[in-house]
Amino acid sequence: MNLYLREAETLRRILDELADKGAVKGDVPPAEKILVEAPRDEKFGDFSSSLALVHASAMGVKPPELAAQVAEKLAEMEHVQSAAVAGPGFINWKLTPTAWQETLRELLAHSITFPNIGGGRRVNVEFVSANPTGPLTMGHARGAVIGDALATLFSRFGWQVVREYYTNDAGGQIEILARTVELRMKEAQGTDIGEIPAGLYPGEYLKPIGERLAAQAESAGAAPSGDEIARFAVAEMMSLIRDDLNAVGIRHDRFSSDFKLREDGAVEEAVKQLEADGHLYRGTLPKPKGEDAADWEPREQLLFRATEFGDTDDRPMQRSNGEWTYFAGDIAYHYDKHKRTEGRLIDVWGADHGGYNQRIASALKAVTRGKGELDIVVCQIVRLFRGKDEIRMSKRAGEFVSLRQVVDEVGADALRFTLLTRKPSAPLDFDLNAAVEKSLENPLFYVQYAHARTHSVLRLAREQFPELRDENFFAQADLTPLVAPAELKTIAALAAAPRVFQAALEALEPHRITLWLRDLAGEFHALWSQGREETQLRFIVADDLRLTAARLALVLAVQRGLRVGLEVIGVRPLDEL
RNA sequence: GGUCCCGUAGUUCAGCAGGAUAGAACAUCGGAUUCCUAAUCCGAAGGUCGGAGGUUCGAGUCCUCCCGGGACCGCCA
Repeated sequence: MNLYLREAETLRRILDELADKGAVKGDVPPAEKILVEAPRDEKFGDFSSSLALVHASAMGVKPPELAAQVAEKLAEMEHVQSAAVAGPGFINWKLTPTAWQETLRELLAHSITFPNIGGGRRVNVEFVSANPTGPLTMGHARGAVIGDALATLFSRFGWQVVREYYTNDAGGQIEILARTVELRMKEAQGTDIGEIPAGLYPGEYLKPIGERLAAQAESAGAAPSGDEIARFAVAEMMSLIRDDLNAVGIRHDRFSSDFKLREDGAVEEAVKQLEADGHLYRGTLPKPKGEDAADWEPREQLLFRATEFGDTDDRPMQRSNGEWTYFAGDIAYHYDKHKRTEGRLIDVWGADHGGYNQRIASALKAVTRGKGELDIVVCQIVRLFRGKDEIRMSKRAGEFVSLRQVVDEVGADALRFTLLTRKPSAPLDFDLNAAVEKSLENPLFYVQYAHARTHSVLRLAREQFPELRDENFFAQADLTPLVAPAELKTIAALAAAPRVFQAALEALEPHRITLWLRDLAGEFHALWSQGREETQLRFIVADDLRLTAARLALVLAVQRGLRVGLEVIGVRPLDEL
């Protein structure tokens, strides 16, 4: 249950009442238009609404008057402790302890529930999609983790999700891959191949693939063709990549092939569609501005009218030698994805695709006649550190840190959590040391520690009070002893979950969940520490089952809350450290 | 030349849909050990939200321009 929406609904009913009495004129805004939020400063209470500031004039009253009338009605309500007008017309109110206790009871009965926003609609989340020419690097890790968390979020909110990987298994780089693997095969057959020539892939990871290809060639009794080598190499690389992803706990539902799409004529189909609507023409691009334009020559080619969709230039669909551009292939792929998804499309891209998103978004609009819904999440780069020292990665120089190396060092959980501590659009520094440090600087540790503490306290409590071994006991527990501000605040933090998670979904920013987890853990640690100074404030109070049960009910709710958040971001909660 | 992203406390960053006196953490300083794990907690101090305009009752948030940092962009994939 989303408390904020419930309170907005309360406000709407109050407005209706005022309108019936003729106290206000005009239209009462729907609950969705009434903003209810948690005030920044606690002293303003539990909830705050700018309703009077926003809607007063439409209702024919002055903001302070409307606010005063609403506040008066609010204060009379049973679940409201107090309500007041502040500043230019804010309405602030506080719930009674009883109302918070009821909120907790509901959390115990249903845990944290999310509204069914998706309603079974379909969403396709495409992420990673690294070229199958090498193992995954730390550059891919961020998109992998963000995409996976987004996909989980969508399914929690009632969407039917497909996790997709688009394999770029056609084009020049695959030829290079095939040529390298052929060399590695010859090497395995005993030929001295010397150094891997410049322009090919020098990595050792292609050696075992060459060996397997050699073995296959021997049993087949014939040398494989170039095409066969390419298909073989891609299949092997994809299995390597899948292993890397599995190590982080990521599994895609579907792997699409650029090669197959082209073979099936998908590009021609998309081109036909665009041509029918007049989005294509033969023309010449203007000379690009900037430095090295010396060898530029004007050439006529097939162009897409991207400028009609707000792009700065029209974009080439075909190279001068007649081959389709990568852009054309991408349009075909997105068109295909749109047709089979019949719903929303989400692409999670790396920073290196930064300027490409509008182009593909406008092309999808064109090819689907405005029907395609595509959101693109561009993840900024990850800089890798060990303490203060940056580990530089350069793809060109072949120096990169593989995803696998980092997972082996810090574990999948630390990798996932750390990569979800910043919004996708902000650059992120990943410190290999800090990610596993057992200190406050490490938010994952802080959260896991809170979760472990909930376990240890529940375990101890159950030793003292056997009644508590039955979880149903908590559902029936008398919660009225929970009145301390810190306790009510913790319930409020839990109750904020649906709203935070929904905001994460709508903004496509799963990092908001890790921030919320840290907040909740903080509330819990604070609660715990109260017991140090005063024994009566401990969770377990000897000889007082009623008090202990109420507090433990809160602990249990925190535990479940932490677990729900960790599950969405794909981190395993630890029962003990 | 162009596109995208970032600029908030000494540092790393939050800031939810434009809302009140801009929040945390780290570092600094001062506290908490007969106690469910002190791997934590409580408190203090710390700010011209890069700059200038604009929209608005109200701007860190939206718009324009400028400055600084980053990622990219040519019939490469």
